[in-house]
Amino acid sequence: MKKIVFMGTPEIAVPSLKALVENGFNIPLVITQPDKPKGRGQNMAFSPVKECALSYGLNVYQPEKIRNNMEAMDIIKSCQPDFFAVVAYGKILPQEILDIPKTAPINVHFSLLPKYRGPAPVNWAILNGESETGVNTMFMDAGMDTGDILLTKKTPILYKNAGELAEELSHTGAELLIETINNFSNITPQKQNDNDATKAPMMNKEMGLINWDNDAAYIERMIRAFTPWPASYTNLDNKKVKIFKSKVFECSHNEKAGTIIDITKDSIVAACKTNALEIYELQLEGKKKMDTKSFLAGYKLNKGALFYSE
RNA sequence: CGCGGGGUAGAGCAGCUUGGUAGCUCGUCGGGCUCAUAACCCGGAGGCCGUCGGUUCAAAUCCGGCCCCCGCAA
Repeated sequence: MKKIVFMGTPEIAVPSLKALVENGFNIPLVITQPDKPKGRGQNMAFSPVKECALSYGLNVYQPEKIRNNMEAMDIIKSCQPDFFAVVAYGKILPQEILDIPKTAPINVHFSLLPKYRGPAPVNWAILNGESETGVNTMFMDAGMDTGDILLTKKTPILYKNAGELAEELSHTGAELLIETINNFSNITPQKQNDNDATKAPMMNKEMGLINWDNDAAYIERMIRAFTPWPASYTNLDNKKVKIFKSKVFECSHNEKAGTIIDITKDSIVAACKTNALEIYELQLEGKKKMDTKSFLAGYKLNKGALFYSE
């Protein structure tokens, strides 16, 4: 059976690793990011890929750096892999590493390349209002998601949020990876058109701050693009509020952006630059995430109150 | 020992400062009103107030330990 060195880190990479194991491939080594202190207690946390690898009893290697690292070179070479399967590993692999596999280093990327090269393709596709996105497998080169495309599978975005879409694509990616490896000799790599390329840099928390002086449609997309992480947020009564579910509410109004113009049984309607946003699920700082109906049961809120950005 | 908020009925909260009969909005169940309703009216069920210990005649409330949830920071 073919020998594959797997590299990946977050949740979205886990189904691919599982699929390789379940399809009987020989996986002598799994490479993932080093353990990092995480969360409130500063506790060390394993990456999801490491958790998965350990549950299958696979060898795990977590180099701090992979560039100019002789030890890493030796360890990977000694596996004599046919393929690399790289899924959201989080480090750029230098050419001398990419040259190791006998057949090919393959990457699974969660966008329709050449669009959305980089670490946050799913989020950016939603934010920009794309109607569809998908998964590519590609032959890796030393650039950032610039390698020749092997297989593609599309999916409509509809009203999925980033978490839901990533979950779906993670399984699509796993299938496509298996297909790519099994049919590798029959696939003709296609060059990417660099002129059409766009970048999808990492999201961060500040980017989640809602500016109510935008169209409701944009804010609604933004909320989906940032859910569940890093989350879109605004302020209310001096407290931070994250918003997780919303719908565009079409109406004309003269209210200042951010004003709460209506409170229904199960939603809060806030004025945007054009139209308004109907909020269905939110989280007040220090509280759990809850639906708006529950929130309204315990929070005194009147029409005319203001969401604001600071 | 990073900073901070919190655990009270099925849900979300108030009450705690100043110990003394367990409260609000909603849901749920029964009844009524209505052409009708997610509306309105009447009535009911449902709580070991996170957990263990201390103080007290008396603890949701004051004191201490522990468990769990969440926001920030990383």
